[in-house]
Amino acid sequence: MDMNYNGKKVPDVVIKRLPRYYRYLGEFLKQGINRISSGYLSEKMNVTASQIRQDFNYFGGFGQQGYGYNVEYLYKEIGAILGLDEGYKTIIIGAGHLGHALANHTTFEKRGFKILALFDNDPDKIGEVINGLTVYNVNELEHYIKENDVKIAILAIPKGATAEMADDLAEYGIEGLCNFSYVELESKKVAIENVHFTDSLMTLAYKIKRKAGLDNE
Amino acid sequence: MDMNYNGKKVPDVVIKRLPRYYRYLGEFLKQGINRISSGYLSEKMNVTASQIRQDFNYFGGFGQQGYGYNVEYLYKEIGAILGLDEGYKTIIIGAGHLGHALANHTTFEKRGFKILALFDNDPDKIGEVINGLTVYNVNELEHYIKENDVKIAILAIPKGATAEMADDLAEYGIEGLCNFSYVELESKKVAIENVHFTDSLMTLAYKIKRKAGLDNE
DNA sequence: TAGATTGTTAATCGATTAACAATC
DNA sequence: TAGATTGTTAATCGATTAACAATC
Repeated sequence: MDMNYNGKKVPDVVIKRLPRYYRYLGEFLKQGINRISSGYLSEKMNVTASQIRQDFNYFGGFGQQGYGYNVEYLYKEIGAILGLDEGYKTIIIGAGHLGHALANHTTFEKRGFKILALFDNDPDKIGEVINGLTVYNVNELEHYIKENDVKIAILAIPKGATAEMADDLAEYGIEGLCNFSYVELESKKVAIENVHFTDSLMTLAYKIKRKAGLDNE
Repeated sequence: MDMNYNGKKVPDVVIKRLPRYYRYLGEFLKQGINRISSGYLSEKMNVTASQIRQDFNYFGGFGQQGYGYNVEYLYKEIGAILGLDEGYKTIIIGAGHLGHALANHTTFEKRGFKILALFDNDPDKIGEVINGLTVYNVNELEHYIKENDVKIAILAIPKGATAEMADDLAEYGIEGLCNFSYVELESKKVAIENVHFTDSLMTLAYKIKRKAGLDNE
C-alpha cells in the first residue's frame, strides 16, 4: 500500500529504500564526507543515480544544482521523513530468547527509538532486568502504555498468542507493531511490519540451489 | 537480480513471495484442506488470483483445469523449488544474545534446515551448549565446514567483524550467508540474504508518522 | 562564465491484472 | 455434457531509466 507524503503518492518500494540511504549517509558522515552527488551515491550503493534523484524528489529536492547534496542535511531530512526524530516509545512483548536479544540490540536506540520495558506472562521472568530494562507482567500493559505514551510494540511471543495480543495492544493505543512471530499479522487499526527471518533463509536456499543471485539483492 | 529456473527468468519479487505461499499452504494442510483454487487462495492471502497463477507458472503448472490445486502436492513442489528438501547444513556464527535466540529458533529446523553448531571467539562461550548445540572456536571453522559439508552460515556477529568473516566462510566453501549484523554485505562468490530488522522498525515509524499503510504489506 | 549536477519530464521496461481459450 | 478453473496471452499499470533544461 502506497503512502501519502504532502499529497504525493509514495510507492512502497521507495519507502523501503529509505533506511538503506540513511545507513549509507550515516556511514559517510562518520568518514567525514560531507558532500556527495547522486552519481557518487549511485556507485557506492549500486543503484542508478536516476533512481536516487527520483526517490528524493518524492519528498522535495534536497540538493543543489551543480553542487550535489550536503550529507548531514540529507541524513537529517531522511531521518525526519522516517520519523526517527519522534523518539517513539517502544516496548518489547515477550522476554524469551528473542526478547532478550532484542532488548540487547543497541541499534534501535541509535536510530532514535526509546526502548522502555519488556512484558511477559511467565512469573519466572517478571521482575527480571535485561540490559537495564524491567520485565513487567502483561496484565500491566494497558496501564503502562497509557501512562508512558508508548507508540510501538515489538512482538516476540509464540505464534498462537500473537493475533490476540495485537488486538489488545491496538485497543490500548499502540500505533505500530513490529511482529517477529511466524504468523501473518494484519490490522486495520495499527501499522504493522512483519519480520519473518525464516523467509529470508528460504529465499537464500533458493539462491543456493539455483546457484544464482550471487550479486545479492 | 532475477534468477533462472529451467531457462525462464524468474523475477525476484516472485521468489520473495514463495515463502508466503508455502506458509499458507502448510496452514491449509494442518486444517485438513486438501484442495484449493487460485480464487480461494487469493481471498485468503489478499493478492489477485491472476498473480498467483502467474507466479506458479514460472515453475510449470501445478494445477488442473476445472479442479484447482492439490494442497499437499503444491506445498511439496514449492518446498522443492525453494530447496527446503535439500536439508542444507547450517551453522550460526556468534553465540551472543542473537546467536542464542537463533539457536533456539525452532522454525529453521521445521523448514528443513539442519542447524549443526555455533561458533564464537570468546573463550567464555566456547564449549557452551545452547539448545543442544555446541559452541566451537572460530578457528575450527574451516575444518568443521569441510568435514560436515556445511552450506549455510548465519551471521550474528558484530558489524566490524562481518565482512572479513564472510570472506573466510566463502573461502571455506560456504554457499549461502544469512547476515543479521547491521552492515551491507555483498559477495560475488556466495549467495547473501541480509536481515536488517532495524530497517523494518524504521519503515514502521514512517507508517505511524504518516498514519498510513494501515492495511499493511 | 563554464562546468557540474540537480529536478523533472519523457521513454522504456517489467510486473500486475484482465481476459479467455483449453481442458479437466 | 455443463461448470469450473487452470494456463497463458494480451492489456494495463507502475516503476525504473534516460534525457535534458534549469540553475547553482
